[in-house]
Amino acid sequence: MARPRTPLLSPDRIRDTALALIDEHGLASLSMRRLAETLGVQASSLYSHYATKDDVLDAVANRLVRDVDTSDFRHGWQDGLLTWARSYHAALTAHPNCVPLIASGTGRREQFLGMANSVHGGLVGAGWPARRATEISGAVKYLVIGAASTPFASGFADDVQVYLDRYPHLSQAHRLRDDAGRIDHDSFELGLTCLIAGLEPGPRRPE
Amino acid sequence: MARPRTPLLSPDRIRDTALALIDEHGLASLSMRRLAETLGVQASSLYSHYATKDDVLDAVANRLVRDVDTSDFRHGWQDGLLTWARSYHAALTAHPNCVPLIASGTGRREQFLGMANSVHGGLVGAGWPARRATEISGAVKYLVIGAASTPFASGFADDVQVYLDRYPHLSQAHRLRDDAGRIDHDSFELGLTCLIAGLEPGPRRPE
DNA sequence: ACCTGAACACCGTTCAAGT
DNA sequence: ACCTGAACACCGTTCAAGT
Repeated sequence: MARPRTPLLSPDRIRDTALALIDEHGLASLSMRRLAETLGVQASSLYSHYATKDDVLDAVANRLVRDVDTSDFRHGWQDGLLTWARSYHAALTAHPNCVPLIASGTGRREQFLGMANSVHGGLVGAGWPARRATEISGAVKYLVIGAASTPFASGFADDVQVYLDRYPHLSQAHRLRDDAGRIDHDSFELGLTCLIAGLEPGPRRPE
Repeated sequence: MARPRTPLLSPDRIRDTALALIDEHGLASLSMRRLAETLGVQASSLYSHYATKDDVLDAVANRLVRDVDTSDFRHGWQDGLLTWARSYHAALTAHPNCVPLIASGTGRREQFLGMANSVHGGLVGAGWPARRATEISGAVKYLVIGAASTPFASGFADDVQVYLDRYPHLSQAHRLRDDAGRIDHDSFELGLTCLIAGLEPGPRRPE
């Protein structure tokens, strides 16, 4: 059974299966053994394609940013930032169980560096000084990561019902469980538009 | 040796030791066995004080928000938000290894609900409608969590040096490793002040 | 009530062995 | 080159037993 002429595994297949398992069962319950089992293989076989479990998770994280759109800076830095932030936000909320993967340690991942580079280039191209461009893309990224990390309302709509008496202000805010998703989205949009509005009138020396 | 008249352990001592270990060695390397060893005790003894490891981590997370200041809304909603966001940010950056703990699943934690309740009350007291107050505190929290989760520059100042040729825009932005901390802080402050500026002129019906 | 020590069902990773 | 199966050094948690 060892070494069929057509390989059973490939880095892409492993990465996609890992993503599917995380989506379905959560990040905590993904183990190399369960991943291997789903692939019909022994756990040790995975190490022919990835050196460590962390490398598998890096591949999953990189896969997610493939859908992020950094192309809209040709319509101005505002549109560039908006499209980037919204597509990034959408990519993360499409895979909520993966968010902790992206939230900690974006450092070492290829796709993230490419994304950051595009955004930075777009801002600098629009006339923002390099240092300021770094701060702006940083601030917007904070908003995206924060919004994806701790969905405000969704996270504790359940609990607040339990603490109605102790936290009177909250109980009114989260009366409806079904509103949670909309509140989270509105909070993100409010933060994003306020932040961009606060950056007006834009760079002092337009290109 | 079992059951000395003065108990060896207490929930507080376990929680504080866990925090110290996470600060020193990172979240990933905290195990119930290592925690117990540091306390001079068997791992199973911890379960007399906490039902699960997650409960210990919840206690650590709750401990961190004790230093968050939500009292400044009496000087207006802008000062209230600023003081809240900055003290929250400071509490997290003081314990960077704990940030993932706070970033995912603030739902079930007492101190967090109390904090959210205070902020919401402060905004509503200043005249913001309840729904809007929820969105505002959500957006500010996103910024705080995002800034603590993925320190923009600090996170990949090292790596960028390696990719100088491939990511030309970034290489300029992060020329100095020592600048990383300042850039991160400036990004957070930029986002925070822009966001609050974007909320002007404030609630339409001031109290 | 609080702690021990053994045990259970898991982990990530390594490595000689097979083809 | 790719996969197996056993092994190593870990995990979180449970539980009877001790005081």
